[in-house]
Amino acid sequence: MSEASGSRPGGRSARVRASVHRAVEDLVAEGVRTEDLTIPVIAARAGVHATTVYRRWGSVAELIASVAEHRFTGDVVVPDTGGLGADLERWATDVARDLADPDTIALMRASIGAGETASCACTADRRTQIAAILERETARGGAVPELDAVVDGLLAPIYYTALFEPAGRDDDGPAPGSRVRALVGKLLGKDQALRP
Amino acid sequence: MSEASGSRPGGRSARVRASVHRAVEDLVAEGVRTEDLTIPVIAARAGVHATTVYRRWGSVAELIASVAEHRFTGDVVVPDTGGLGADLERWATDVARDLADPDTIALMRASIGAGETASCACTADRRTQIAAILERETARGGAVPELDAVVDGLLAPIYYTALFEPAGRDDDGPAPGSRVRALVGKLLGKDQALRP
DNA sequence: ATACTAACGCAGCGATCTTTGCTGAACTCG
DNA sequence: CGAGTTCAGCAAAGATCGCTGCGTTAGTAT
Repeated sequence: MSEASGSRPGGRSARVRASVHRAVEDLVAEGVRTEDLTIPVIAARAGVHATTVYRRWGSVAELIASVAEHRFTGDVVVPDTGGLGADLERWATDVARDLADPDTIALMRASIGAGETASCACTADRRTQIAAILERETARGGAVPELDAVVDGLLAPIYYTALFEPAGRDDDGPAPGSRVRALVGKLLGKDQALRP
Repeated sequence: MSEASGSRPGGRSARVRASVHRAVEDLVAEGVRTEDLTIPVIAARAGVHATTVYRRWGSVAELIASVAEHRFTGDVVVPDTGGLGADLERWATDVARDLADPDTIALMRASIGAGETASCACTADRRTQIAAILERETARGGAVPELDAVVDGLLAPIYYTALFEPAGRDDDGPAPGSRVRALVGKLLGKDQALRP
């Protein structure tokens, strides 16, 4: 977690930023309503003066955007299994596992509510990861689908389910990963993994 | 727009509710930040006393949930063209057109930020609409995909794009509906509608 | 090692939000 | 047509939030 964006990277500034970020994550995870997530509350939890938060971030929305940017980047390592299908499956499984955490979903909810910038921060890294996977397969000499097609067929369902179906899918419990496998199969145009 | 959920359907109560709901929609559409969307502001816009809003809804989150529930139900009419593919295409096009409105997206963003209940209100009706389309095709004697498959292949991409890609897709401008057609084609496993 | 600068803590002010008890009007039922 | 209930308007008080100077501390550079 590189906390090194500022004129004074090392020392107190970084400590304060980390503390405030963690406070936001914790409060959101505890189910604090967005309207109750106020700067004095965050500052108190972080052990930092509210003035500092006002000066550095200005508003709760910007602060949440900052937290989302740091939280949703660099968590998932792009795998390299040697095949496109397996790469996508493993990657999507990691993403789905990440989004299965209620705390993560709560933060994403808050980010989406905070505005466009914070929303995009939740998925910006995903696109680049997919692009990397596709590029690798291209380097292997294989044919790859469009980037947008992967987003539609794989990323969108995972995010949609996490956001709008809190109960989850029934077929996701008994056989973990079966849904991801089916999505990848459908995406790549093969029916190999489609038999129920 | 049936504003008839309450102990006193007709009269002042309904008028106040409609007024407050419209005020919320307008303010959200005008780009008012969530943190500035406060109850006194809403009440002032609605021409209603703040006390009334406090007593009836309690918090902004509950109010937004209420608005979302009324806004995202009954807008799209389930079509009946005689074929499953055409039905899905037309229905999805309507949904996409609805979500292309920035005001609608702003309200959905606020709803997602308001919590789980409000979020689900954004898509609850969509599932039943898909189910109706599938049931109709079944009555015709045709084979239909799983409900969840339609959600994954059609609904999820539309919602994902609306939320996380505010700029929109490039291929959505020149040929409106082409993306929906491609999604439906992929979903039904036929390449008939895939030629650009 | 010392001077410099950026960032944090502190205290208090003004504005806004939220709540509460009461009064009056409007809708429904007998 | 009249009685009862529900609901909105009103005003005031308490609490909280967001913001602005100023002093102090902690990194950074010479």
